[in-house]
Amino acid sequence: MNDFERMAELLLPDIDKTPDYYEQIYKPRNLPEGARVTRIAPSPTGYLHLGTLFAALVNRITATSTGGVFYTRIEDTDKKREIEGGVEDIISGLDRFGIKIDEGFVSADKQSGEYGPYKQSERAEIYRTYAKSLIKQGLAYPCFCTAEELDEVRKIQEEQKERTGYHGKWAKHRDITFDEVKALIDEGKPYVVRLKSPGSEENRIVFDDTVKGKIEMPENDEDFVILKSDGIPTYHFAHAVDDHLMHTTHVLRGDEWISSVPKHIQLFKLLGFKPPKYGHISPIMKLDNGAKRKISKRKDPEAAVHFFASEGYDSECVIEYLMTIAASDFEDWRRANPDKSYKDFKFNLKKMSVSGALFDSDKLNDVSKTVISKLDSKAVFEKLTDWAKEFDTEFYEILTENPDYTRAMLSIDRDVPKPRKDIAKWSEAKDYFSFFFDKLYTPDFTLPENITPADAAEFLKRYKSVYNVSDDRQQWFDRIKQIAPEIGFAAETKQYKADPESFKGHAGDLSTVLRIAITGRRNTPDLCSIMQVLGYDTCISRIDAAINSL
RNA sequence: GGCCCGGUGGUCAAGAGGCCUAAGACACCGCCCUUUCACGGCGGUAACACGAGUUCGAAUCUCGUCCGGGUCACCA
Repeated sequence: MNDFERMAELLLPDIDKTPDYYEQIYKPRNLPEGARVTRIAPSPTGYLHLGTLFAALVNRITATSTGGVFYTRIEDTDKKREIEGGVEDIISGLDRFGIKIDEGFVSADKQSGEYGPYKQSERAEIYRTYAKSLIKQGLAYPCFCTAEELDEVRKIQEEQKERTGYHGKWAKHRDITFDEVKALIDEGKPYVVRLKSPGSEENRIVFDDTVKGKIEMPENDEDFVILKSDGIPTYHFAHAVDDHLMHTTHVLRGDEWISSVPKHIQLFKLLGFKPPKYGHISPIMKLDNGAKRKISKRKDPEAAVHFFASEGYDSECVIEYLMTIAASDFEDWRRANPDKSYKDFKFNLKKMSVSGALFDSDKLNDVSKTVISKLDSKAVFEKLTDWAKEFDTEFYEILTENPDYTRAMLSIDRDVPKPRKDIAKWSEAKDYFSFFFDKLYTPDFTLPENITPADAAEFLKRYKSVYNVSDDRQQWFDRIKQIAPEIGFAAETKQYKADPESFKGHAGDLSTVLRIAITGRRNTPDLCSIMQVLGYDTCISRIDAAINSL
């Protein structure tokens, strides 16, 4: 045994397997040519946020459109920052947004697939096996520096205007001998395992990022930590081992990782692995006091995906919006394929934006309205009541008190060829539909400026006497047109426009009066339908109330 | 500060040397359609960060400047 081998045995005596063992277990995947294996590797240090969802979507759709596999892996190597329920929130959140997980953590407490375990804390032995192998080859070594020592070195480097970090001549334990290690271990000193980087600042490495294109950087020469003092691997090391063993073909992650690519590539090379393709996704940004910045979990409510749920944004709508950011050609495709699922879209990483997109709630609302307008009243009923049940129980009670009534209400301007685009999120519905429910309705008889209260009252009185609930739309409007000339209004809009001086207004103005009397609004869906749903008695009593208050 | 990445209307973006007098979408405005409200249709305002260079020709290539973002941990 040489010194390196003795060092490896001393440090990791309990490890009796070799990398070969794992290479045998985790065979290459049997997938068709071109199929991409992607993953999302969240760390349960917080709740599912927009950036993670976005990355998950991009990974998912990449796998889907190549007939590949998308899996989840939990990166719980930072026990200090882990939060209760983090895994549950992330996995169930993905599920709520319809991101199907093929493998890995398919639910909070269930792993499936042949490349597991899919939780890093359960893979300790695997990482340690590879680390041991590296030490044996003299490619990694223990470092006994304390945090204080490291700080001091940093200070000196800063004073001397040197590049900071543990590299080259600053790497104190780089050439530590077996005897020295033995002595320190006997003293019970804690240590980390560092990679003995063969790289040099002078050399450049080039890689082809699948979203950003060609990127050139200095080679890594930092002896970065691969095993922390508690024996748990750092992200870098776990990433290399896991993505190799799990046969990930494409690592699509946030672009904050770009700067560590040289470390990763070096690690893959030293470990004898073939590196995956990397694609770095630009973050979703937000405008903050005129400055563009990455959307932040701490400062921005919309960063937590839960925000969308509580606002009542339908998950499908959020995904649809995210797709418009993810792929610049998605909207064109959508126009050509209005009824297909986004999953059928041929996603191309090259069509991703290279710079971060600002989160645009106007756009989200528009996308959302379009998606919801395509839903039939049955679907809307279910989605709306589901939302209300969770976030607005008062509204839920009201909506479900008489389901048929609610369905009839939702059907107006909806189950028709050109549906109305009105609702972007369920939280708007309560106010929007308030006049359908006495418990929510607040009358407001404010008239438009061109109509006098006397005319309005006179019209309503006459209308009341001819009103018939069973009128169809044409008959309904004909009654208004009939009354119009009797009180000085034009029956036809064109008539009025041609000679505005001769009339007080036109039939359309009178329908506005009626709308206000019935709904307290000037903007509503089709009034005739509304009146049918409301029923004769309600309409009459509202008209009476309006007449009395005018 | 070092190292990366980026910069086309308010926003998302198309654009790979001549097809650019720069597409489309959202937002905004106007008009048309219409029984109201919508939907829809048509149109409008509005952009290549700046400066050099290469070229017959630059949004596109090169360099510099400026601006924005990321990263420099025993966090991921």
